[in-house]
Amino acid sequence: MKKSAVTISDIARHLGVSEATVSLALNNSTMVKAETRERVRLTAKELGYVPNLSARRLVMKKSGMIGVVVPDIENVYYASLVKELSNRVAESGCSLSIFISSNDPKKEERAISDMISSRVEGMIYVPINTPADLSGSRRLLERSGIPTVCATTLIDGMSCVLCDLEDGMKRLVSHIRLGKPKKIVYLSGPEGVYTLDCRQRAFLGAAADSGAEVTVIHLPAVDYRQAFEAARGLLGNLPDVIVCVNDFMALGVVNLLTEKGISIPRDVSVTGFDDSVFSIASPVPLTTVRQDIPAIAEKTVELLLKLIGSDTTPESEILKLPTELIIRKSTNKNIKEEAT
Amino acid sequence: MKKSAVTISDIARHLGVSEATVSLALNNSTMVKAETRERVRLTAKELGYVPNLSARRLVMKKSGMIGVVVPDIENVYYASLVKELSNRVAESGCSLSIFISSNDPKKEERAISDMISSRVEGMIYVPINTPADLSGSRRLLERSGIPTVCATTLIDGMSCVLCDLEDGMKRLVSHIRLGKPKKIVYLSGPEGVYTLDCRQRAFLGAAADSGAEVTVIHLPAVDYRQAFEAARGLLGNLPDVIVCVNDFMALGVVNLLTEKGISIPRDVSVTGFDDSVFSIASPVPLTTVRQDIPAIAEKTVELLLKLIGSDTTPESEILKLPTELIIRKSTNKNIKEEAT
DNA sequence: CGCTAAATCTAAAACGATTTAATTATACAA
DNA sequence: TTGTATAATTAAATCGTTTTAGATTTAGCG
Repeated sequence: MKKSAVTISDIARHLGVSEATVSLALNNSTMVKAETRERVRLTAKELGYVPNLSARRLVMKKSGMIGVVVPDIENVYYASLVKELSNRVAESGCSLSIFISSNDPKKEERAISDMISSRVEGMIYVPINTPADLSGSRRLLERSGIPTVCATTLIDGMSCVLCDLEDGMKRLVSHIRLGKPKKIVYLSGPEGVYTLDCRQRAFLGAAADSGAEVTVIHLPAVDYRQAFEAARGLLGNLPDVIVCVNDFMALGVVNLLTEKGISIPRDVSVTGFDDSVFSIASPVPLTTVRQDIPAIAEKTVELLLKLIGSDTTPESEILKLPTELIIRKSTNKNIKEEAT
Repeated sequence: MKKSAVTISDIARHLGVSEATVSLALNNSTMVKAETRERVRLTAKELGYVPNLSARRLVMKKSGMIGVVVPDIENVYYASLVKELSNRVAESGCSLSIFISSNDPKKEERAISDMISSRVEGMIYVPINTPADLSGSRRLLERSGIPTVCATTLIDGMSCVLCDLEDGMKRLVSHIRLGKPKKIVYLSGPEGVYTLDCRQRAFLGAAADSGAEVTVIHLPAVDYRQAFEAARGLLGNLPDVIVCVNDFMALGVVNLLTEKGISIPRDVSVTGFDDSVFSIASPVPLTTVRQDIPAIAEKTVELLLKLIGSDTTPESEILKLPTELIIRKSTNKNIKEEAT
């Protein structure tokens, strides 16, 4: 913006035509003679004209943008989601405006405000991954009147796209039950996060009548280090299965146990969740539950586009996508063959 | 943008004052009476006013935005960089506009065009990670006249911030040489990518007079699977050291070798590069070279802000940040103690 | 050549904010 | 009361586009 860029009227003056003609020409309107169109395009290129999006958006009253807030871009799960969203949104002819809330409610609200100020045509809301009061964000989203879909989490009163985590967890539990475990440790993050609470509920439900002794451990964060250290605490009194709430944590567990000479799955089974890179990049590939991130992205954008398209505000819609149990080598030494 | 949002003149009408007053009030100007200011703020909140950034940017001729293009958000290295940049930029009072080129030169150019059209005040250019013709992108960047700094890679004629990869590789090699290796395999990605070529040159230079037999392997991509399979190919004729061009590849190598019962570092040393999550989340923690990503981000933003601030176009500046050799357990069984 | 229809082109308004210069209101001193 | 200085407000221009209705040119044809 320093050297005041070339504008449409620069081109007009240069060519001795009106601004309207230039604008029309650049938008390839048949209202202007093909030859003029070409001349305009040429001098536009010559002068290095680049349209000013702010001006265009202002007058057109539409931004061609879709916004997304994600809690943490270093988390491979969200990174993949953003990548897929970016592709899907691009296909629809819009551009994606990405915001990172860093798991901070204040930043999340700020991001939402920015999206609204930018007059995005739709918002994709991926809530914070950490216990927090989200009511501020919700109020902003609702008041804005901008079509919104919440992805990866369920928030009532809002259109949501997510995987059926309960079902995934159930499948996982019925798989590990084949090994007739006497003792199961469930390794999770903090309480009060929907996606975690959800898995835990499903886990407890599915494990209830298994006769196994179940211990739930909550760690302050769902990361490698935490899980690694927690696994150390388990050494004295090893369970048959350690169910981890995501792959990254499971990897921490696997690495600690391996280091201590404990064999997986012979001595203990370990499971992950998400089917992220970590589940294959583990020394013993992880049994896990796949969340189909490309599908989440696709459905999210599809739904959002539908909301944007309809002028009446339709009922909010919940889409629970199927998950898939991925059996690898970290579970059930004795029944591995029949399960595969 | 559907139900035509509340504007400044709505507030003005509602209050019986002029638009100027409202604008001034909202910007907390002392030109308007404190009491009026309060009244304006109140009804603004009441009506749910959200400023229209397009309009503001248009008239102010500044966007308060800094743009960044990165090749691949799923790559933890770039993800961390983006996160850090996002924080630094936020501190400076600007907002960061993130674009993903997906390692596609066309998309990269598209992203750059979008940034220019959005009239970002500065651009952070992280070039594609894959052999490609970048001249289109460069031309766009240069013609734009917008202050730009290239991060993580060196492009001549452009201000750049990156780590001193050569120096890092030299340190790594001199560490490895303590083990007196007879045979070293260097595992890299495709040729024609600056950051890779750079490491390789440095590696070859530093290894030249070591008396070791050096084999360079180029894989089509710098990822886990590729490295995993490549390691399989090495089984018959194991080297003393396998130097990998990044941690993710090193992890692939470690996992394959471990699976095959080969002990690291007893039978073979493996090194990574970057000091990413993978270097600790490896069953045998990786000796690697740390790139200080927060520092890259900080310096990049600092330099960019300086460029934006100065009205004369200053000489382009190259900043090579120091790297650090991180010695973990994957190298040099025999000299580990003295090295640590 | 004159007339109409079709093809091109342009004037002007609009979008929603900021900002400056000018105007009006208020306060205070003489 | 008047005048003046200061405080508070506002009118109007501006940013760079798009778009519509109207103006102008061109073409076709008898």
